[in-house]
Amino acid sequence: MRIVFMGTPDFAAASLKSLLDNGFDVVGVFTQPDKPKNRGMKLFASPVKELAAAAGIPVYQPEKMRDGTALEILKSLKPDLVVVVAYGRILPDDILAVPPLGTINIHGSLLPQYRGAAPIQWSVLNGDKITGVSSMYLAAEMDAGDVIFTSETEIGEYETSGELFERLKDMGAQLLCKTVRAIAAGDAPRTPQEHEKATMAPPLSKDMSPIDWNKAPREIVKHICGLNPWPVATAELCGVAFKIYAAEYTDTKTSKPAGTVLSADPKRGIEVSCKNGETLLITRLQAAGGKQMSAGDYLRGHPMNV
RNA sequence: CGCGGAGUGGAGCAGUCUGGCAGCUCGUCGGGCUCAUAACCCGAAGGUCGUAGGUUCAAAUCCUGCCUCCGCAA
Repeated sequence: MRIVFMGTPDFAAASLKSLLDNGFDVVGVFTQPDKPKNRGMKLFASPVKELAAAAGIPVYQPEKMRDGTALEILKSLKPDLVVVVAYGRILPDDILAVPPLGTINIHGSLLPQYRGAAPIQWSVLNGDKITGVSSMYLAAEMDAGDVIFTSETEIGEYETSGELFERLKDMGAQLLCKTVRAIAAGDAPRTPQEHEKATMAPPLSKDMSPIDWNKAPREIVKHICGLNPWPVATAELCGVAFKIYAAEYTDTKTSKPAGTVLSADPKRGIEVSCKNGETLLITRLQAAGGKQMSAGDYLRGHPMNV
């Protein structure tokens, strides 16, 4: 079975690697064009490109999907199946129509929940206990295609989006192989989504970063975890702007207004009041212009007068 | 040539402008106190100040090259 893989970031590279490790015949890879990134604006290849190139698979990086060139390339590869994982492009119908066995996708949620760009982050932000990955057939509407398989996992109380991402990346890669095998064997299930239960997971933005101390501790913890590693929760404490990477619950109660710094002990962290006098202990942060470190390390070099 | 910050005992920082004894808060090790400690007291070890060169009586500090790390922006 000839497979064409389309994907761009880390999450996609894990799936591609899994296909290769399991001996599937990947005859071509589509990925986003190299883009200038990071300090110095140097040109960077996507993780998928790096992996494909190392494996000796032809890599294609069309600028546009709708000008016909991408379609011609895909047709010339004669794929039986196209696998799309976090490609970052909407595929037009004529592309979807090329492979006779269809075009499938791995998505980081239990569909129909969290359709869209940031399913993993939103499942953390909303404080969900359970999430997972889904494999599905691609449809014209985003993430609305028929589901093939799903795989569930629990979200840890202090688990960040980044950590969950790593786990779902591997789960997605395994689910993909299971799905491709089923399709090859001709016995892949096909379950339409309950569209009325669909929820959306739009991309996160920096506007979401500031912490609202008038919320309950658990909401704030989930906010911090969900926004880690990007765009990261922010807060101003004692007049200094911080990025907040981690916080823990405490037993302390206070009558001070929400958002007050109650203590700043290098041995513990920075304690801040929230809704109803409950408190939260900030344990990992980053000051403007500085690097990320534990709250204790920060306080050792920057004593905070409370 | 996208913009910017930083390399100082194990950690986080000050000192650099204005050259002149290696400093602070911790940690570590030893001793003491305590029913007890993330507590307190006494003592100790540990640093070629990123690196190479230059200026100087004298360089962490001033000048030049290089290396490394980080923030923003994408």
